[in-house]
Amino acid sequence: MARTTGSHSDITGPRVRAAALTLFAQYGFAAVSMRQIAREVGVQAGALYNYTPDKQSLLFDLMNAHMSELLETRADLPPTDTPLDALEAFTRFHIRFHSERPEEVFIAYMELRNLSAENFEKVERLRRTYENQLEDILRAGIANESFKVADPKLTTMAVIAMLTGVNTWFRQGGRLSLEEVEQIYWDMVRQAVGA
Amino acid sequence: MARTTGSHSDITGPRVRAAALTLFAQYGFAAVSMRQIAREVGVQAGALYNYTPDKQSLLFDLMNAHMSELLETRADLPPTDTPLDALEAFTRFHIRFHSERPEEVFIAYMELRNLSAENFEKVERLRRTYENQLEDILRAGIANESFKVADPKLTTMAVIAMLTGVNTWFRQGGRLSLEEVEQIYWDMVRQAVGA
DNA sequence: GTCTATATGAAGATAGAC
DNA sequence: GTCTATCTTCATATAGAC
Repeated sequence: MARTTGSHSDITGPRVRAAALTLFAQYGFAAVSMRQIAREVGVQAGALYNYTPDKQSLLFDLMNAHMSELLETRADLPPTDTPLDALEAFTRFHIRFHSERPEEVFIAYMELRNLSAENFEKVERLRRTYENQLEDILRAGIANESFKVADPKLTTMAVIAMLTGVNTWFRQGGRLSLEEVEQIYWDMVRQAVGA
Repeated sequence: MARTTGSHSDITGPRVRAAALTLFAQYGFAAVSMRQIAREVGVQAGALYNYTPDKQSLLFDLMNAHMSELLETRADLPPTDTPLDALEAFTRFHIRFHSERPEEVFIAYMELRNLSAENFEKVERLRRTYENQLEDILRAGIANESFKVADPKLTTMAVIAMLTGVNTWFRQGGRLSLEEVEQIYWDMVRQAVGA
């Protein structure tokens, strides 16, 4: 994979981000050096600075892209008729989207403290936007009396923690298919909100 | 806080661990240097090596002590009569124990990948022991038909993720007391297992 | 038990040649 | 756009004096 010299900006940029993604997820941002990323890409460390002003921006770009894609992908889902349908769609979407991107999800959660203050703010804003979408669904279901929820903010956090937790143990080709996991979690969420 | 010289092994050892705990929780194991820990304790970096053979052992000791205390504290709880009582006791214990130790909990989850292979195995064994206690409760409730649970292993992971998630947002003196949070989570867990 | 000093290596980032 | 070389700082860990 090592290259000698030449012009590869179209391809090298994405490869730098891909290498950083995998290495950050495996060893953690602080434990990964620019030299390690460069080795994975097949360039010298200095060359990385053609694609990122510094290591911090590399981390932020990964997290920002992930959160933005989360919001965009969800915005493209078909609309639903009832709060119950909306909650089911949210549950299944969350599990599916996150299970397809284990490295991004891991980094987005584990490396928050390694963001600069201003980058942290930006990522947090996106995360809160996503959480508010679930909270709105819960409030709609409370309003039309299809859910029995004592505190929608708290239930929002509980449901998201529960669903994101799937990533810590789910493996493709394991005992249960993703379809089965989705169904069982949806049953639990539905019962938890008293629907 | 800086000291010149003298004999302080009784007090310095715990202070080294306390400093490491706080710093690891705040900045992450890989981002914290032995010099930083020493500065916090008020000694020179070399002196730390009277209390730990290396940085890795410092991390392992913190995580191992935390997991051991989790199991010991739970073992001291009074016995329960029914699976429903046992599940309620587990839920309330988990929230309470973890909310009292936010730094230890954060490290125990975030720094697993920075453990050596053999230290990781030891910590993982303790964690699985704890998870199995919840799984046993769920199986007992399924057996006597007080719970409706499709898959006890999966529900174990879901409940633990949900409960541990409290630590990401709960703050003493916030909108809800810990008592209220406990009660609302217990309602959700009870409903989620169909009891 | 703690200090100072140091061995040894690696980190992030930049400069200038090609 | 990538290379080699380097600046500057910092890391873990150890040695030996007190």
